[in-house]
Amino acid sequence: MVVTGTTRRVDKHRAILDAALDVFARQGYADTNLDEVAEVAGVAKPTIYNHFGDKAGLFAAVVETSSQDANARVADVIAATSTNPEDLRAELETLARSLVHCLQGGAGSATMRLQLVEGARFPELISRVRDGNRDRTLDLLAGKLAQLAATGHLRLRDPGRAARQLMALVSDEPLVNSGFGARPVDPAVVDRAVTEGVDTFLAAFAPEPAPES
Amino acid sequence: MVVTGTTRRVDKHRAILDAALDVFARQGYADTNLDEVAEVAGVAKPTIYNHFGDKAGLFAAVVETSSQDANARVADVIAATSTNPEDLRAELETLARSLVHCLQGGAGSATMRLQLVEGARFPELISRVRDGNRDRTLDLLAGKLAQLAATGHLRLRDPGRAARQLMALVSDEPLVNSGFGARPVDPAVVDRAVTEGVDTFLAAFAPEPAPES
DNA sequence: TTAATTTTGAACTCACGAGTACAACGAGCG
DNA sequence: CGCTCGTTGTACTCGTGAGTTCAAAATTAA
Repeated sequence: MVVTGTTRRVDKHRAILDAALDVFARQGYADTNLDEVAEVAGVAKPTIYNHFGDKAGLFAAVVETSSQDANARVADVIAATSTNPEDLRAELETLARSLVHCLQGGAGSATMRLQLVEGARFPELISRVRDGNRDRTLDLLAGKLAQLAATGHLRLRDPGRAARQLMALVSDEPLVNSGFGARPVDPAVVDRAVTEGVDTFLAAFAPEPAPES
Repeated sequence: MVVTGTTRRVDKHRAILDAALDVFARQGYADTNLDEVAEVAGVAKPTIYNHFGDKAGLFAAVVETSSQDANARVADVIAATSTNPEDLRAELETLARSLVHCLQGGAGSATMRLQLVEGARFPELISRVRDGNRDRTLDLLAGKLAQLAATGHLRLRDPGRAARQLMALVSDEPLVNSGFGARPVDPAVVDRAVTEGVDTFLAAFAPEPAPES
C-alpha cells in the first residue's frame, strides 16, 4: 500500500474543517472556542493555528469549503432532473425536495446557517460566497426550467424569475419552520411545502390549466 | 405642566430598549457590550442592570417589545387592505409592499434580525416570539384573503396556504438580497419581487386567467 | 536509519466584558 | 425643606478565550 506524501496532513486539515463547520454552525462564531474545535477534530490547538493562521482564517476556510461542497451537491441534483419527464409534477417535486434537503438538511444546514448568521461580521466573505452560491443555483435551475419550456412542459417568458419563485415557494416554509437552521428540518414540512409549492408553480406556469388548483 | 411620577423612569427604560435593539441587531448578542448600549441610551451601565437584571434579561425584553411593535404594524397594514378593491392586482401589490417593508425595513429589520440570528442561543424565547408573530401574521393575511375569496376576487380552497405562498413569493428575494438583514433592504428589489410575486399569485389563484402570465 | 518536519500537552499572557460596589449627586414627592 | 429613591462616574473583580511558547514525541521524507 502506497501512502502519498501529504495524506496525513490532508487528513488533519480536513478533520479540522469538518469539526469547525459543525461547531461554528451550532454555536456561532463568537461562542465557538478553538479548544473545542481542536477536541472535536482530535488535534492540538496549535495545529489549527499552523494550518489556518487564526480563528478568522479558519472560519473563512470553512465557509469557502462548505459552500463549494454545497454547490456541487446542488448541481448534481439539478443535472439529474429530466427535461422530458413522463410526469412533470412528480419530477418537479423530486427536484424541489432534493434541493431543499441539499440546502437545508444535513451538511447543507450547517453551511446555510454560517452564511445566514455571520453576514454582519464578515460582510464581504459571506456576500461573495452566498450570493455566488445562489446565483449559480438559480442559473442552473433556470436553465433546467428553460429546457422544460423548450420541450413544451412549461410556459415561461423569464426562466430566471420562474427559478426564483419555485425556490421561494418550496423553501420558505421549511426554512422558517427550522428556525432558520437552528432546528433540524422536518421532512413532513418539506414534503408539504414541496407539494403545495409545485402545485402553485404549475398553476402559474404550466401551459394548460393544472389538474389540481 | 403635570409630570407623572414615573415619566423619567419610563423614558430611560424605553431609551435603553431602543438603544439595545439597535446595537443587538447590528452586532449580535455576543458582540454587544453593555458599556456601548449604555452610551447609546445615554444612561449609566448600572442603570441597565437596575431595570433589566442582566444582559440576557435586557435581550429578552428587547425581543418581546420589538416583536409586539412589529405585530401591531403588520396588523394595521392588513386591516387597511380592502376586501372589495377596484383593482385587485394593485391592492395586493400595495399590501405586499407594505408587509415586506414592515417586516424587513426600518425597525422591522432589527426585529427580524434578532429573531433570525439568535435562535440557537435563546431557543425557547425566539421560537415562541417568532413563531407567534408568523402565525399571527399568516392568520390575519389568510383572513383577508378569505374575504377576497368570499367577494369573488380569488379562488381559494385553503386561505392559510395562499397566505404562506404569497408571503414566500414577495419576501424571499428581498430577504436574500439584504443578506438576511445584514444590509438595508433595496426598495427596487422589493418592488420587483412584489410585482412578480403578485403576478404569479394571481396566475395561480385568480378565478379567471390573469391578464399577464 | 537518520534527518527534517509536524504535532503535542501543558502552561502561559493579555485583552475583554459581565457584573458589582459605592459615595456623591440629582430628581421627585409630601 | 427634608426625605427617599434612582442615577451616576469610577473603579474594581473574575472568568473566558485568542493566541503564543516550548521541550518532547510522533510522523514523514530521504
